[in-house]
Amino acid sequence: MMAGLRERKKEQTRRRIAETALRLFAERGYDEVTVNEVAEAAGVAKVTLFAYFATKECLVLDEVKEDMARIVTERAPGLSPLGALRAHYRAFAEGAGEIDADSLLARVRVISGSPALLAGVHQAHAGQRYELAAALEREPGDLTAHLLAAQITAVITTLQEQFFHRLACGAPLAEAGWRLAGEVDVAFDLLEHGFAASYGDKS
Amino acid sequence: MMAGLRERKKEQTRRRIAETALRLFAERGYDEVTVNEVAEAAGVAKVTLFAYFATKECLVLDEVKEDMARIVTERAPGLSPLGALRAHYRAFAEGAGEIDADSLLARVRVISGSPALLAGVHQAHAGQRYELAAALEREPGDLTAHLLAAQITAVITTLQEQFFHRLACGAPLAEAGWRLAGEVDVAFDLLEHGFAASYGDKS
DNA sequence: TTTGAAATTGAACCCGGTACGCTTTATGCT
DNA sequence: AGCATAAAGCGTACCGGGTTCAATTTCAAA
Repeated sequence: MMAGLRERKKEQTRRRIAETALRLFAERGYDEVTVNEVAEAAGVAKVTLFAYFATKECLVLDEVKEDMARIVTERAPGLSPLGALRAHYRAFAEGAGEIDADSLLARVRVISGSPALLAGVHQAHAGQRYELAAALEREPGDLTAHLLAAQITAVITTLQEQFFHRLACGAPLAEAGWRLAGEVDVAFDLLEHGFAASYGDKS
Repeated sequence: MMAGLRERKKEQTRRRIAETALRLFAERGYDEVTVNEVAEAAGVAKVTLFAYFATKECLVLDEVKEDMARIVTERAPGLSPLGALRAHYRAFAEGAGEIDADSLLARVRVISGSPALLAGVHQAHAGQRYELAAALEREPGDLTAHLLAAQITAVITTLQEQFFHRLACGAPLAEAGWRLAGEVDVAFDLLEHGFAASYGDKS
């Protein structure tokens, strides 16, 4: 396989666009920057920009795609779906200190500052819900699987919001990490054992 | 309070726009109809249309706003939040047979047929999540309340999807209703007691 | 009946996104 | 090395949702 000057240039262009976009958004806010400006600042035509990123949102969100379904389908044997997801998010939380803080923080602030992008994140999670439901389904039309998938994505969305909110407020990454770890456990315990003790009828 | 010729005309105009829109969308599909066409068919200027409906989505979704938060805050004394919500959705499911089927069905088919509108529904539910979380919060920053709110909205979204899907596939309203009633109970039982029995680690 | 606020309008405009046809450039083949 | 080809990029015009603004109509209150 050749080095491929062409492919290198392509990835380079893509990165240049994404970085330019994130920088401009961080400076002036997502809604205050037009895609034309991004394209021009990246030295590229608008059409070319949209050849790399399907929508304006993708400029920010494409780099951050998760796939919960894979965590379930590729889990270690003997581990339950819930166990696998809990372990994955615990591991992320505990390893949060080692992430490139600057890049993450800029992205988080841009996202948190724009309703449109927050909506985009919700949409992405809604999309994952279907894949996760498919991965959890034990028989066609398994209602419990769909409910579980919905609840898991809802929980992850909530935890991510808390995490983002703390980062956006200036908390150091390490601290946000270990607080997240605790919250992951609270959340998965509730998923497994329910809210009857906290919010249900006394019975 | 006067009858108000002006206000009557206003509501009349609003309804004319909404009905025209729903009819056109049902005939040709949401994405194939332009807001200009809706405005023209309703005998009104585009600007006027947007004075009544903030976005194109609102033409379909504004009539269908729920408010889960109110169900919680105005629940009967002695009833838990989860109990109140379960009762409310059971009551809806059991009374489904008495709804105006034609109007509902048209709307459901339009919504189900357009990714953009489905996304809009998700957005609306996400918005409710915040209000519901606020209604459930027992102290500032109550993580459990936010998790519960997220899971409830996720569950309701899922149940609504099942319900819509069945209606869109031609199931009679009464049948879809009683199936929904059973699903409501399954869903709230899982919310109260968790998924450990179905999906957790054997322990 | 005058007066003022609310409703409505047309037209121009902004922005995200697409269609089309054209140039440039890397690459694989001879 | 040279050439054909396909990919990458470009300019422009266009579309549809949504806003702005100044001008006009219409109800209602004094």
